Amino acid sequence: MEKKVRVRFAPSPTGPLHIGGVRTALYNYLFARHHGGVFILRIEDTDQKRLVPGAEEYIIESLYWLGLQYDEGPDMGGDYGPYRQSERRQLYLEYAQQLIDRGHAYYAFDTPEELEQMRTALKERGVQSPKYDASVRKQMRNSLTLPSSEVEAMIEAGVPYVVRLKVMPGEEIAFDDVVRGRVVFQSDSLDDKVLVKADGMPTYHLANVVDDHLMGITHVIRGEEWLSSTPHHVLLYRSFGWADAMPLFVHLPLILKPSGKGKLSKRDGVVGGFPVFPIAWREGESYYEGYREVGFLPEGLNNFLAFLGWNPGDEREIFTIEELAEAFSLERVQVSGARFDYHKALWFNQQHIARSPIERLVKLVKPFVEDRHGPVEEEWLARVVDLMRERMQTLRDLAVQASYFFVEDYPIDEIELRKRWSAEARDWIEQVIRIVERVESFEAEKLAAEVKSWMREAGIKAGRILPLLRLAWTGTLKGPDLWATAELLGKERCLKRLHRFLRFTVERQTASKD
RNA sequence: GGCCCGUUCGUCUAUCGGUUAGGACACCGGGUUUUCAUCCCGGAAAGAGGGGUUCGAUUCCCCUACGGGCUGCCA
Repeated sequence: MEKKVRVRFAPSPTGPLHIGGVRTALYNYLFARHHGGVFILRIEDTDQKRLVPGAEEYIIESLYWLGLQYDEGPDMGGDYGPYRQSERRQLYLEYAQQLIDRGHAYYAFDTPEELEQMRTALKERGVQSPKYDASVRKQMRNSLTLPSSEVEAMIEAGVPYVVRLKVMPGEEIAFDDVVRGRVVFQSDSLDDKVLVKADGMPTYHLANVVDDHLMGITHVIRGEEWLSSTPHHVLLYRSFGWADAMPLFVHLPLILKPSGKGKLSKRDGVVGGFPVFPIAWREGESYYEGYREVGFLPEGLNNFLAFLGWNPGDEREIFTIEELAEAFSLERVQVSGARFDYHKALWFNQQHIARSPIERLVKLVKPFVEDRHGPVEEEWLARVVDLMRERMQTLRDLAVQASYFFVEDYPIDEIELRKRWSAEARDWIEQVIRIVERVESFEAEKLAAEVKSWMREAGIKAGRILPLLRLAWTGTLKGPDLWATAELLGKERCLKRLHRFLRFTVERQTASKD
C-alpha cells in the first residue's frame, strides 16, 4: 500500500502571488487530486521584516478564484496545524535545540559587519565563493570556538546569536529529483546555513524541513530556484534522523520572461502589457490588474499555466481543471524553463469562453459590462453574449468592443466613415430607412432579403452600402453578422440610429466645408 | 567567479536508437464573411557545435558554446 499523497503549496506573504507561484500551486493541486491525496496551504511567514499586510488574504482569495481548493490551511485548519509558520515558532526552536544537542548545529555570534569582513577578506585572498563553512568557522565567534561558559554567558546576557547548521566537509550529497533525476553536490560547496535567525525565527530551510516532516508531506513540489538549497535540506533530514521518511523532491522549471532572459517578474507585466498576478493587487500608488480583472476564466488561466512546463503526451490542448487532474503526472513535467507567452494565454482563454455555457458567461460578463455601461438586464446580455462570444478572447472584450449594445453614445469611426461615404450615400440610407420601416417582422433574414433585393434592383454593390449601415448601427466596421446585429438592436433602435447617422453626416459635411 | 540545472520550428512542445522529426500558438497564402473574429484548407519553419558509443543517433556518454537558477540572519 502506497503512502497517501500529501503535498503543500507554501508561499510567503511578502506580496501578491506571482504567476509562477500560481503554477506551482496548480501542479501541487493537480498532483494531489490525481492521486486522491491531500493539498495543503502553508503560510511561510518567517520573515517578519518583509511581511506585507493583506498578502495572506490575497493568496487565499487567489487560490479560491482559481479553484485550487486546499484540504488543510490556515483559514480552515486540519490535523497538522497550525498552518502559519509564525505560529509554530516554539516548535522550530525545540528542533533546533535537538540539532545543537546532537552536534549538528551550533550558536554563532558574528555580527553582520563581521560576516561582511570575513567575506571580503576571503575574496581578497582569492577564494572563489566566500562562505561560512568548515574552513572558516574555526576563525569565527561561535560555540565551536568559544568556551562553553562564555557561550552560556553571552546567551544569558542577551547577545544576539543565530543557530547554524554544521556541514561536515568531504561528503557527497545526492538525491533523486523526480523531474531531473539524480543531482549530486559536494558538501564542501555548501555553507553553514543559518537555521534560526537573531530574531528567534527559523529560516526557510529549518521551518520547511520540520514542517514537511511533521505534516507528512510526501512530495515537495516547488520551483527550480530551490534546487541549490536542497542538499541543505537533505542534510537536515539526515541530522534529524528522518532520512528514511524524506519526501520526494520535484523541482519545477521556471517561467521565463517573454525574452527568455531570466525569470518572469512584476516588471515584465508592466512592460509587456499583461498581468502577472491572478487577481488585482494594490501597492501604494500602484495598481496591478490581475487575470481576473482583465477577463480571464480561471480554467483558461489554469489550462495555459498547466501547459507551461507540462503536456499530456497526446495532442489534446483544451482541458478543464478536472481533466487536467485526470491527465497530470510529474513524469511529464518539462525540465527546462518555458517562456511566458501572453498570446497563447489569450488563445486558451478564448477556447474556454467558446466552450462555456451562455448562462455562466452572462453571470461573468455582467460586472464588466455594468462597470463600463451601467446596469444591464441578464436576458438582454444573454442575447448579446450569444452573438459576441466567438470573437471574445476575454470577458472584458465584449464590454469594450460592443458598447453599442448597451449605450447610445458609442463612438463612430470617422476615418472609416470618410472613406466609405459617397455622393449617393445619403439617398441610400434614406431608402434603407424606408425598407426598415416597411419590414413587419424585424428578423435578420427578412431584413437582409429586403435590403438585398433593393440593392440588386438599384444596382448597388454590397461593399458600398453595407459598411455604411454597419457604421450607422454600431459605429465600427468590426462586429458580428450585420443582420443579426440589426435584429438584436430591434427596429426602433435601428431606425433611430439611421436617422441620427444622417444628421451626423450632415454635420460632418458642413463642418468640413468651413 | 564558484556550484547546480538546462539546450528540437520565432514560442510551447511530441519523439522514451531506425519517423517524410508530429501538434499547437504566432506568421504567410487561400476559402467562407459587407467587416473584424470564428471556422476550413494550404505554406514556410527545428534537433547549438564538436567528439565518441552503435549497423544506425534528436534520442546514450564526454567536451565546448550558450542560456537559466543559486551564491543573504529572503523566501
